[in-house]
Amino acid sequence: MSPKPMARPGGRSARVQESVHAAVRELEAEQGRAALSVPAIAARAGVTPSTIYRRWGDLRELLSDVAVERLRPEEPPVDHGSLHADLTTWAQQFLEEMGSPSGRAYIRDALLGDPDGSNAGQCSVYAADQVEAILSRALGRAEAIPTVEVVMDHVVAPMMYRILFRPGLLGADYAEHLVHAVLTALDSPSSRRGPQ
Amino acid sequence: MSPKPMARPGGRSARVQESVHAAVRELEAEQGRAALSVPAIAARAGVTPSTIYRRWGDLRELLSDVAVERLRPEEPPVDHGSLHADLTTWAQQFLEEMGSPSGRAYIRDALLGDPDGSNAGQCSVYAADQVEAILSRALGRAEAIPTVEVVMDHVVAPMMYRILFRPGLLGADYAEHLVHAVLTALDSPSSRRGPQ
DNA sequence: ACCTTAATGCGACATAGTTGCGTCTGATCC
DNA sequence: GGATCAGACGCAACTATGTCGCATTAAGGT
Repeated sequence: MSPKPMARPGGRSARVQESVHAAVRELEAEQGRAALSVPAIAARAGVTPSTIYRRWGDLRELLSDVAVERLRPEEPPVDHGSLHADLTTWAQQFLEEMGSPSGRAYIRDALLGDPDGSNAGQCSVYAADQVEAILSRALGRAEAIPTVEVVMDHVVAPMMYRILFRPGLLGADYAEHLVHAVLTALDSPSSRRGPQ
Repeated sequence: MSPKPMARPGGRSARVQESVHAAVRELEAEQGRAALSVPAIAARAGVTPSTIYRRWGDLRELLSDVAVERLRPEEPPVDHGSLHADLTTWAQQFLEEMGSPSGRAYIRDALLGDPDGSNAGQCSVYAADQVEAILSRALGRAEAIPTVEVVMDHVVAPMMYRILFRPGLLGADYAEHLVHAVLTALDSPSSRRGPQ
């Protein structure tokens, strides 16, 4: 549900949606976040404000849609030949992208205009899919792997927590530290109990 | 900074602040969240809207203030005689309060209307203080303890991540599972490296 | 090609947010 | 205790944003 469900997926509706999304991106790039208002976006997109209000309901929900679209990873995680290297690289990149000022803004937008939580859930699914890809590749190499849930709990969640609640504590080696701890703990019994 | 910095802490300013906060709480309790608008709050508080706009700037920042005030724990964590019991009980209570619909709403409010991140940071400080109290008490009993950062990373952060991004995955035993994993891992070498 | 239905545009209206200015109150200094 | 100063508040006019009914247009199915 990154775009709103479109009962009429083709033609004008699709053009309007793309035009509005483009207007949001352009306006933000040119005049910054403060200039983002529904009337301004509508004018830029060549659309009446009421169209936006009807389709998205709210500036926040529109921004949430655009944010989720931007947070979608374009490529599968890079293969570095080992689980440790793959996870570390991916986590570092994740932390860098999400922890940047614009990344934080997108995450906040995604959380913000999201009455039912589906957009935020989509972000989590994106991360879980990437992790899943890394893990299954490692499994193909006959490496010992943790569950997806363990990685979400002990790598993704701590990074996101600091991004949202403690932005001052984002060190460059934090991602590496978390990944190392999770993989080292693979030998201890408690981490093999699986999720939940 | 739970209330805005008040250049004039006494008398009328304090009365206005308390009156506005009370109006927010009452209106939300009586008519629900949708009824919360600045004019409505101002009318209920016996204040003109412009006062609220000048002091808080925005409905979101006002709600963020009220939310942080509500998220502050009233009492120190209960003493159950052991680190495991103390942490488990506290985490379960934390998850229950924060994961409830109203708790999620407060967290979202606190994150939302928070330009500089200080309100969200305050929430994290509240949790860290509670954990700190539990740990230092356990230290007094000569128990082996993890660092505050380890608990924040592997207990608090995963719970908060699910609350915000995956509200469907909140099981009753999730808090217990996380606490158990952290305390069991105390014997493994990787968890004694400390934070960062 | 026609028909049905949903999406859009338009404009009037309601609500929310902004600003300048005068008044009042709390704090500080004598 | 009284005078002075600065900041907070109320008021009111104004602007911007959000809502709604109705006519029009276009997409999908027959």
